[in-house]
Amino acid sequence: MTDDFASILSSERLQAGGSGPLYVKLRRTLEEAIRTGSLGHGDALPPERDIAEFATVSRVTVRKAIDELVSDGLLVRRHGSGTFVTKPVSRVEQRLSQLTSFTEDMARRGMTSRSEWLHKGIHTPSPDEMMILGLATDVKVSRLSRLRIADNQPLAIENASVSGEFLPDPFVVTTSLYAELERHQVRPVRAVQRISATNMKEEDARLLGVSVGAAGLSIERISYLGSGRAVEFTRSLYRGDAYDFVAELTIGTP
Amino acid sequence: MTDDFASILSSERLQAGGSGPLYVKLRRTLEEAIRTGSLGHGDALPPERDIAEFATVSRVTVRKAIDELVSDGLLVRRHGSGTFVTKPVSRVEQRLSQLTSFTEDMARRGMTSRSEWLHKGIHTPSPDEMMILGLATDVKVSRLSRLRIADNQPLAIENASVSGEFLPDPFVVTTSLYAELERHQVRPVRAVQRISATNMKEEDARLLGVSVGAAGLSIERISYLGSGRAVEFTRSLYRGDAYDFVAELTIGTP
DNA sequence: TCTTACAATACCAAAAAAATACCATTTACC
DNA sequence: GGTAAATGGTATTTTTTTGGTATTGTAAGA
Repeated sequence: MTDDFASILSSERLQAGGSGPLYVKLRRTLEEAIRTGSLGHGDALPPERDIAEFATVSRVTVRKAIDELVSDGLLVRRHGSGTFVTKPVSRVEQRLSQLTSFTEDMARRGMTSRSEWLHKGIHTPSPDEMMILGLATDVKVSRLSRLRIADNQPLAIENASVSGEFLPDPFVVTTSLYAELERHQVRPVRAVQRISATNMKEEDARLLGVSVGAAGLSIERISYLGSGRAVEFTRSLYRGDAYDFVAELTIGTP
Repeated sequence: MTDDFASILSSERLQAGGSGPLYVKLRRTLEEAIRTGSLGHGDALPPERDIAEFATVSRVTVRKAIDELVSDGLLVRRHGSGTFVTKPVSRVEQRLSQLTSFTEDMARRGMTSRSEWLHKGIHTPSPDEMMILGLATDVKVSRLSRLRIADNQPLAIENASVSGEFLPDPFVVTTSLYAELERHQVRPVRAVQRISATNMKEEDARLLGVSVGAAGLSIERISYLGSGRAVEFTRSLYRGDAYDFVAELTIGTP
C-alpha cells in the first residue's frame, strides 16, 4: 500500500463519504480520487487485498466498489496483473527535458510497450538520403523500419536510414539502433528534430489502425557526429490522437 | 566485482530503491548509477553472474533489469565479452530555448509577418482556464485571439488566456502580449509546451484557408512565473502544411 | 416467514516474477 | 590453430502475486 493511498483511503474520508453501504462510500472515494487526479491515468490501484486490509473491509466489498467503476469505464482490470485507471484518450507524452526512459514512461502509465520490425535491408540511397547523409555515389544505405506498440495499440512507425559506412549490416540490430552504432564506436553528439503535422496516407493509416486522412505527428531527426557528419536520419509518424510531444522551455535573461 | 559496484549495488541501496519487483529496483539502481556518472560511458558492467551473486538475486532477474536498459539504449551487450554503458540518444536534452515571439520566429526564417485581431475581451473563466491558471472564482480572464499571417498567407490561429490579475485590460495589447506583461513587471521564466497533431475543424480551416480535415499542428503553451504561478495559457493552431517546429538537441551526460 | 441486499470466508485461475539448468559466442592463453 | 575459461543467451520450471468465483452468514424490509 502506497502512502498516496493512505491519504486517499483514510478512514476519516471513508466515513465522511456520506451515507449508504460501505461499498458505495468506497466507490465514491475512489471516484473522487480519479476525478481530482490523485489517481492519474494509467496508475495502478493497490491490490484488492491491500485496499481491503487498509480500509478494514472485506475484499468482496472492495471488489463491488471497483466493479461499478469498471462498468463505468473508469477502471480496467487485468487478471494476475492489477487494476488500472483508464486513460480517457490514450495520450502518451514524451518529455525531452527529463531523463525518463521509454520503458519507464510507459510503465508509469501502466502500459506495456514493444516493437515489431517491418523491414530491414540494404539499399541504393534515395536522393533525399544522399543529400541528408552526405553519401558518396557508391555507398549503400541501411534502412530499418518498425512499428512501435503501446498497450497492444500501434502508436508510431519509425523509419531509420543509416549510411552503410556506419551500419553495413542492418540485420544485427535487435532493439536499439544506437546501441548497435555504439558497438562500432559511432557516437552522435547532436541531433536536429523537426516536428510537423501531416495527414495519414493509406499504408500508414492501415499500420496504425486509423482512418486515412487522420492527423499524424511527423518527427524527423537527423543526428550528427562531433565532426558535423550526419550519421542517421529517422522519420517517425505518430498517431495524432494518441501522442503528445511535451517540451519544457526556459526563458533566457538577456 | 569491483569495489565501485559494492557501493553501487549495496543491498541498502537496493532496498531503498522504492517499492516494486526486484528487477525494477535493480534497474533503477543501475539507471541512477549511469545518470550520476558512477558508471561512465564505455565502462563495463561486472558479469551478470557476479551482479546476481552480490545482489543475492538470480541471474535472470539481473538480466531482466539489464534488458530494459538495453532496449532504452543505456547499455550495450556483447556476447562473450560483457555489458557496457553507452552514451545513448534517449538521454537527449532540449537545449535551453528561448520563448521567442511569433514575429522573431518568422524574421529568423526570413519571412514577413503580421497579425489580424479576431477578438479581445474580458470573460468569466471556463473550467479549463480556472484549473490551468489557478484562478479564484471571482477573477475574470482576458482573452486574446488573432490570426498570424506570414508572407501574406494565414499561418496560425492564436488563442491566449491571461488572468485578469496580470492583464486587467486586454484592449491595451497591440502587438506583443509579453511586452504588455513586462510593462507590469510580470515576467514568466518558464513555459511548458505541448505539441500535438489534429484535424482541422470547419471554422479553423476557413480562417486558415485550408480544407476541413487537413492536418494542423496544435501547440499549447502555459507560462509560469518564478513562483510557479501560471500567467498565461495559449492555444495555437498552425497549418500543418506550412509550419515546422524545429528543436535542436544536444547529447551528453548531465 | 421469506426475500433481498450486504458483507465475510474460502478457494480457483491467470499472470508476472524469480529461480534453475543448459546453450552459444567471444576471448585469451597455450 | 586449438582449447579452455569467461561471458552473454535461452528454455523450462517453480513460486508469488493478483484478480475471479462460489459459498455462507447476517440483517433489514416486505
